[in-house]
Amino acid sequence: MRATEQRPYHHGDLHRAIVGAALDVLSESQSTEFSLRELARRAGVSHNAPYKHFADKRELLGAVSAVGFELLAKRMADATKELDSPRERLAAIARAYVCGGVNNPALYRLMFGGYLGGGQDNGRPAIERTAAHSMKALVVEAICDGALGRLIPNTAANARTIDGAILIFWSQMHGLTLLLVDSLVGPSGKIEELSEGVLQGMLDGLANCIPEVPDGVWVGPPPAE
Amino acid sequence: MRATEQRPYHHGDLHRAIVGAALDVLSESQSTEFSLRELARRAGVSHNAPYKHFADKRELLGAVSAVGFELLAKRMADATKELDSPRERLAAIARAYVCGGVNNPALYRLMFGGYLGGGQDNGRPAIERTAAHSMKALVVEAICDGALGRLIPNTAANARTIDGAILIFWSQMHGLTLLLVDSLVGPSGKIEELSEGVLQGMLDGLANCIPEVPDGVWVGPPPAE
DNA sequence: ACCTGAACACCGTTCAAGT
DNA sequence: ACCTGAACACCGTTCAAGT
Repeated sequence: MRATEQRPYHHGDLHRAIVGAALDVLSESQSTEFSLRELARRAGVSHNAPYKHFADKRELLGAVSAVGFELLAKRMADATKELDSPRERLAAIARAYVCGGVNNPALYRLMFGGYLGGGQDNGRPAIERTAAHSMKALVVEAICDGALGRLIPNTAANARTIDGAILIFWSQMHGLTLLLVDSLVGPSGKIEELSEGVLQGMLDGLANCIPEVPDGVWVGPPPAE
Repeated sequence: MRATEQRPYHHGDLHRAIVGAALDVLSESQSTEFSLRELARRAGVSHNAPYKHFADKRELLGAVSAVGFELLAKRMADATKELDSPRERLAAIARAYVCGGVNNPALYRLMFGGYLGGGQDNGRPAIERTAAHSMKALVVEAICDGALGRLIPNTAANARTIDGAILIFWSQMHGLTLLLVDSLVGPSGKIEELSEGVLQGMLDGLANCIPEVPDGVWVGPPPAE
């Protein structure tokens, strides 16, 4: 196969090839402890050709992480595209999030696991921040539009309420994903069931515990039955 | 200092010394990417003496993780020792958990981050499971005793309800800890405030969303105000 | 039983040199 | 501008040998 390929001296798009190989190896081995040399071998170049495209392994992993954020943002957008109910939209975002993590834990951990920049010296690539922000925007939108049973205008006065809800929502998803991934809860196999219970419970709990805002309007059943 | 120590040929307690050195290096560097050789240097032995005590680096990290679980279990026990209110006990457990993670993220990730055994070949050391179970027992106790506003007898009939509450509670703590650690939320500095909001919101939310159990008895204000 | 020294096959990273 | 080959200082791990 390689003999017939007649690869020229210049690879053409080594940058993309290396990132792709890294994504493959990461997904297969579920570990970030692969070597750059291995990726170079897969791409059919010398063991230090990658250094023309990435300063070091950390930078390469940053690029891989960025791809992961793009994939996740796309899945979230797809999942909510045809849904009208804000609560369903928020639930769909959560499902896409948890699913993405469970389907590729190593990638999820690379993205959210603090390997890059979390308290370390330099921050993460800008593209990562962008993806995280667009994800956050989707959540804010759903919450403001009534996902918790009432409209919460996205005003400065409500910022603390909204931020509080997002923090609960996101940490719940994040924690659930990692507990599932690490098999720290329940017998695996009924992941969907566990997720759905936590998800609906959290949405109801959020609806109940968020403080009233002056300009909020109930659009769902109030929490007191 | 070393010249006066006159360390004999046999170290005496190299096992403990290596684990201690690993804990130090892990806490200082906030990374598990230190080398066994470095630990051996710190302990003043040859670079492969550790192999008489640990089959490989993974096994050493397992021992370090076990120490982390013991420390966490102890802090949780201390935090609840003088508290009577079940809700306060549960809140104290949560604070101890989040605090432990925030104070030593690398250790927390080693313990809960799936580095060991999470989907990999062999499971984690038994001592880890033991510590995790005793932690879980503390949570179950507080929930059954009325932390959520009602007594929930720890019977087989209520197992699903209790497990559901634990899953929500634990994933919320886990997620919050990691979001704080990775600075993925809020400006750092007001960690306590963020945690307290999530914690109280979660407890109220849990109280509201857990299904009724036949033999449950309200001991706090019912969720509907 | 515990530790050492030499050795092997790997890394990440650098640098002068090739196309 | 992009890639190669040799080189450096490190690893984890093994093994025969020392105390």
